[in-house]
Amino acid sequence: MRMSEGVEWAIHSCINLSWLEPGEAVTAARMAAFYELPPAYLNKQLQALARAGILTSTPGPRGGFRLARSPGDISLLDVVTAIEGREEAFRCEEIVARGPGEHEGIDYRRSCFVSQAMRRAEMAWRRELAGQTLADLRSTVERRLPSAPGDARTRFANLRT
Amino acid sequence: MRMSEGVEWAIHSCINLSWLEPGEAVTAARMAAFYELPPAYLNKQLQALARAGILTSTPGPRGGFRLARSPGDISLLDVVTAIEGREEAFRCEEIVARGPGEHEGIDYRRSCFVSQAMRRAEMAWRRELAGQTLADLRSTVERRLPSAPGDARTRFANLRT
DNA sequence: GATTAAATACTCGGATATCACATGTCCGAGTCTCCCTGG
DNA sequence: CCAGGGAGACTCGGACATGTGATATCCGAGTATTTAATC
Repeated sequence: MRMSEGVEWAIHSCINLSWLEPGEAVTAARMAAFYELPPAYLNKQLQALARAGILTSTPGPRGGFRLARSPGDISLLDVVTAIEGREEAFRCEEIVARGPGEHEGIDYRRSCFVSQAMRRAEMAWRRELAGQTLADLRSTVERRLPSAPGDARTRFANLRT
Repeated sequence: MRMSEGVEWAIHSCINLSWLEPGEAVTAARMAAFYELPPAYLNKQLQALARAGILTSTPGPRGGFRLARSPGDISLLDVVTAIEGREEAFRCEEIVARGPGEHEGIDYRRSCFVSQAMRRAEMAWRRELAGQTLADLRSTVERRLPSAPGDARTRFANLRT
């Protein structure tokens, strides 16, 4: 079980976007140069965030991506779901339905106890992610490293490409 | 992010094994026939459980797999870890180290706040899984379907191959 | 100088390759069982 | 009848294919800007 590395890219990108002036946008190419990532692939991840309503994208010159809403209204779960999709990690194949007993019209994805236990665990995971917003993360970073927002801004200014 | 379907196979197999007489073993082929699964591949999963110390395996005629210890001493987390491995789903690639600021000798897998948040969520997930033993699951099944142990035994008896 | 319209450069967006890992299969090493032979 | 030995069959265990999804790339549609020509 492995989470896409795009999740890490997306979270860091969103935090960086939250340090921009309102209305300011950053292209996928510049964000990729910031972290030395493959530009086209990062672009794909940012597109996923845009489809999920976390970012807004504008084409053409002076275009790029920006946050679609306040960082306090974006949870980590939102970002993870945007990249990884809505499906759960554990997917009940209902193999128990091929065992003994009566199985008429039973949905084991809901009723199987194994499935339920796994779902409980994933719920705990989701709850933990939903309880943290990008604003929380951002303020934690700023408390530890107050120069971070300025550092990011100057780095964007000095990037070539 | 997708969990191996082998996890579902492993948990159901272990519960079935817990219904056997002490000292009784079941071969991978019979367990596969029980659930109509590919025998060689199920064998591979059961091997992983054996390596993890959850099952013991004996070769030769009358051989097979059996539980290595009491179902009350086997948590769901044990089984999941045996199949999926020890690594976490989120793996920090430390892309933040390629951003601005000083990074000498910093291990961002530990100190990056994104990494910490993701780890917290996975801890919650693990805690939930560690809190449930195979004995818990088994008793829940038996309470809902008291004939389950007997059904499983007779099915093993009537399996061909 | 202002207006308009075309050319241009730039951006996202999705279609297209490439690669790693999960899934699935096969055969050999080891072991227990059973039978056969000899006493 | 009993003991011993060997052949045989059965099981796990790991090495070997295959398929699917993540990773990475490329090019086209659309838009804001710039430029140039015209009034």
